[in-house]
Amino acid sequence: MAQFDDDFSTSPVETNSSGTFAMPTTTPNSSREPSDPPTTNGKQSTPPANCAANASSGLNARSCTTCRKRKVKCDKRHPCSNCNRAAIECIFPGPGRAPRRSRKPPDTELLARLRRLEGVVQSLGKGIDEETEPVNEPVEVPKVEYEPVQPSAPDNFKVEDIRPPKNCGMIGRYEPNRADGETGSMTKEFGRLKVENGKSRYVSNKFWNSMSEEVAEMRDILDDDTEDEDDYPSPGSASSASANHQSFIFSFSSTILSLRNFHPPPAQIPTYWAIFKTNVDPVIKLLHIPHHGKMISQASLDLDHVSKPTEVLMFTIYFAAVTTLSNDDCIVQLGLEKPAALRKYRFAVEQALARAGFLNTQELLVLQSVLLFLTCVRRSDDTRYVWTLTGLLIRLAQGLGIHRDGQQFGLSPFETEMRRRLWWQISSLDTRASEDQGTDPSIAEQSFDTKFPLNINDEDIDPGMKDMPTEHEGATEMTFDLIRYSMGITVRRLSYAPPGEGHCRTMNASLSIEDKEHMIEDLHQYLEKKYLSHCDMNVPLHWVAATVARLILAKMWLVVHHPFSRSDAGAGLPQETKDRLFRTSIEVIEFSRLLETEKTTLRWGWLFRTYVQWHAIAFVISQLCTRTIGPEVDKAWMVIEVVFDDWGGTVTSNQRGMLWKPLRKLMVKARAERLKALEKQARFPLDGSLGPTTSLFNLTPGPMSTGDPSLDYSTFEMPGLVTDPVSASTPDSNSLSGLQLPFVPFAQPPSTDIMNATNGTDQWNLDPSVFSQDRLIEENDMSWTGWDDMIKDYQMETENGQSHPTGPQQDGNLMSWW
DNA sequence: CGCTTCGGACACTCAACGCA
DNA sequence: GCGTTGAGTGTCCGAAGCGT
Repeated sequence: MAQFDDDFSTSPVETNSSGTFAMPTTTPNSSREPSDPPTTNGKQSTPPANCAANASSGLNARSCTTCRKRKVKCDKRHPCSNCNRAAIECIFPGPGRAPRRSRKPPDTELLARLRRLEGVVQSLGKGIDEETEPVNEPVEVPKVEYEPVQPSAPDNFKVEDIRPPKNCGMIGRYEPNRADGETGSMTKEFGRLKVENGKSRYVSNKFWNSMSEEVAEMRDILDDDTEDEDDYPSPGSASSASANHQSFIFSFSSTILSLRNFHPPPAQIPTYWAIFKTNVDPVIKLLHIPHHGKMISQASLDLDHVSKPTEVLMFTIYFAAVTTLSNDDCIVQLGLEKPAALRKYRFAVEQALARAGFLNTQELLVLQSVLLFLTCVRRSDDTRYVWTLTGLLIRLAQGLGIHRDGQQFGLSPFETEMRRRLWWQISSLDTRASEDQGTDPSIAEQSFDTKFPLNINDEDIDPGMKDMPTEHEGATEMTFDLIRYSMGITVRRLSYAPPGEGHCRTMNASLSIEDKEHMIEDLHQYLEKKYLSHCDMNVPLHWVAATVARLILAKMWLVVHHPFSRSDAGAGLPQETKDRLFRTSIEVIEFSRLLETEKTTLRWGWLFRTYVQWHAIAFVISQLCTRTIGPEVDKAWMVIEVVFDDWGGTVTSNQRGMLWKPLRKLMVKARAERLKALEKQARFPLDGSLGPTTSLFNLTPGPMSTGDPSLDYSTFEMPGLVTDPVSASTPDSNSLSGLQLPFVPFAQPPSTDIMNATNGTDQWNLDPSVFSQDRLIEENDMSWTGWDDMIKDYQMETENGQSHPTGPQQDGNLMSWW
């Protein structure tokens, strides 16, 4: 019994407390409390917060862990009298009993096969260790030659290699329609992939290639899957003993606890599914809606007998659906307060994952659920949780061979496609989670060969198909994600410099700005030709795809020219480039906000809201320390004030807030300069008059002049922002056209309400000469004033705060991509 | 004397098994 | 499918030992 003491969770349970200690009355065993363990059996299910409490008496159903360990009577209050007296923490275990260990005797056949394996393993080691004890049944195996694995970068690697091949856009090796001739050379690189009943297992070629013929016996043994897994669960089987020890990750002991009561009423499940289809699936295209919809529908008919992988998926869908709703919508549509619903379903997802033995899982469905779960958790949990579990997810995916293209293993088109979707979503999550933590992505480009998912709609493919469906020309349900994936590759190539010496590092470091611009332009041409030119801007998802593409291209351009990316911190940039950076940054911020707030795309705002445009914000504010007057500046101030009000309120309390603090200091400085300039303009207007803003100089002393970053400036009214017509504008469809950037212009959102507010005037497409009106504080180049200070502040924050391995650096890790 | 440790009795649960 | 069996699990009595 004692061996299970550590199995219990440390989740305290709130009940009424008693400060008095009473010695346990000496009662014969026969008269033990009748309420003594009405030991919760595995079918009982209650919410986690009070799951172990006896609802009627207010007492816990079980003894606290200390009393249990000491084998003394526990009064089951919280804290119990024994713990209270000893002044130690009183911890009650979760509900339910520890899972029983099987009474079934070890299988003789399994033992026999184990013995065979042992024999093979020992004989393999014979050549290495001459002193090895002789094996009972020696197997003659020649010494196996192992060769060290060489880095895969080719010797003739050149800058040109990173550019997309002219004939297939930029994707190159990931292009799905690769010539068959290449597959032959790939065969040698393949490991072995076994896929059956939704499960798969992958073994690297490094393992197989190292085997001699004699070791084929081991291969046969491993291949022999005739064993009944119900009797002897393989890794990943939910009943595996190890599965009982997976709940430690999620701090809960009773994985045998039924989660039945955590499901919403069956009649409400279609609502959750509908929300998921509308709000999540279009932007995270991972599932096959007809196939998985049927799965959910059937499962909801009998919630008592849902398979564990399906159970994980269902709770993930509930969680994802709630994540995308506002609190009001959550109450109206689901009848639940959003925070409570998030807590409930997150707990259920985590428990379901533990129950499904996700650490050993071979189920694609479980991995798909984990991906969706982490993507949604990222919206509300900014700790390292997502980053850490993403690493785990990558390992699990590699275990299933998701990083190898299913087509090469002869998998069905449907299976292949689902695996591709999963891998690229994992890759995307890896990039984003890494950026959150300021680390490099875990997935290296050389480590996988999974092709892009096909540019198709769900209706084009089904599980029974024998031949791969034909890709569509133009926009499909996959287009948004394909654009993200395409850009992700270029982003990595632009910004990622692996540690150590090697081709990749040398290559990245040697890229000139022109090379990078060339890469971005190539990407633009590829996206334009393949997707964007086919997009219908009246379709919200198409508009989002085009806008996001435009946004990322603009951000790439920003990063290439950004002070972070330059050894001189931007001092050597020509004024024209700085002007373009300034305007592009403002536009990036504006369109990011528009994606979150535009009513036709609001349903996907939950995803867009996880991207704060730090680099653009930082750059604009740093510029506002020196650009103090002019319509461009007025507009910038309006944009920045809104961003500070909105994003600032959501990030200050979390890790990304580390960057927010120095930004606030920079903001104070910029505001002070702005104030000085406005006062100066009021006294000496450029045109000799008092100027239009003079009457609005309702500048009040106080917060603005104190320099205290903790004060709230939200109520401060910027004079120039009230009367200047520019300030009332919204992002315009052709705003960058005057900047001669090689990108497609932003398009208006499907709902033109916002754009109509500008009366169609192109207020943002200013004449370049307008910049001459933007008065700089200093005529000489001081435009990076504040930038160095901000970087120092940030570094101090990261040193004083939580570990932030890389921080803002020249490889652009600070940048938030898509 | 107060307190802790721990062997072991007892109650409860449920997987395995036999039987109809 | 159902009843029985018995091993696994949880609780806590009470003897033994230790410290003050």
